[in-house]
Amino acid sequence: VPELPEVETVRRRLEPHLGERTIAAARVHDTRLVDPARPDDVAAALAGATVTTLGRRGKYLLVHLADGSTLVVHLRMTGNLLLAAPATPAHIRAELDLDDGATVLYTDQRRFGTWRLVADDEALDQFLATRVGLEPLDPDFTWRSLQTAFRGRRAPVKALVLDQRLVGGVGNIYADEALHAARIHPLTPGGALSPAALRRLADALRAALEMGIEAQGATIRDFRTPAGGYGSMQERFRVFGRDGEPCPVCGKTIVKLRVAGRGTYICPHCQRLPRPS
DNA sequence: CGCCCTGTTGGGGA
DNA sequence: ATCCCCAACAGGGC
Repeated sequence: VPELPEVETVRRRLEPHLGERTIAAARVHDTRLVDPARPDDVAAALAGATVTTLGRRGKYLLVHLADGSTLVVHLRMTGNLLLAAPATPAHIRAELDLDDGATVLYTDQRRFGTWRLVADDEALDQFLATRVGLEPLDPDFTWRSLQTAFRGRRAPVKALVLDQRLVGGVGNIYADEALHAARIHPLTPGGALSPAALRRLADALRAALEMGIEAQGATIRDFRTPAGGYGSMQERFRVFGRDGEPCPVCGKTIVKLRVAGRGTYICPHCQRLPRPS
């Protein structure tokens, strides 16, 4: 459930239920979720705490508490936060009982997700400053801020876009989609991008993420509807997962590469690697 | 049935 | 600065 649009969707879904509520009891079933050395601390600290608002930075979900502390949640690859319903989901790793009788479930098949409690705003800022860079949806996210972030870097632009310390919230899918829309080959050294290319990339990243939020973060997990058809998101991906299919822009066959250790889909016609100079 | 590969992420070590 | 591997599990191909 990761990438910025998915986290933002979880935030918006939960805010009406969790915002302004008091947590009556918290249960952490999987100690790996929190600091393994002190697994009971987070549950104890959450019990009786009142939530003010839910925020987000990059892929981190921020559960702000009335005492000034914040529960920093990262869903990694398969984490999710759900309201308890008659149908009990699998892989429940933690539960929050709210004062209105509702229960919020944290599920995570692969158990990569993390809950971390930070004491105050200063600790939160410090935590985020070393992990999350530019917010692609902020008004001040422009080609110039990308240029500053990428200056002098020789790593492939896709690796830079995926580096959360440079740009927060972009994952493998939206990186491929944005690079295709911007007509940039993922192996292009980040520092070699022209101002025009950087502008296309900044616009494409923002557009791809906004589209994902609009689609309510439906990702490959939700591709198949119960009827076996395709979900809305699959039709919106233009290159991701589509090797062997024609590029929707030019018709040439989409190919799969490996960049930054990840499966990478490109149109070899629309996305050319500039001649090294 | 088993084995191997892949994967929506981030952190640590080389 | 960059690259590789790993965490734990499910699903697909063979």
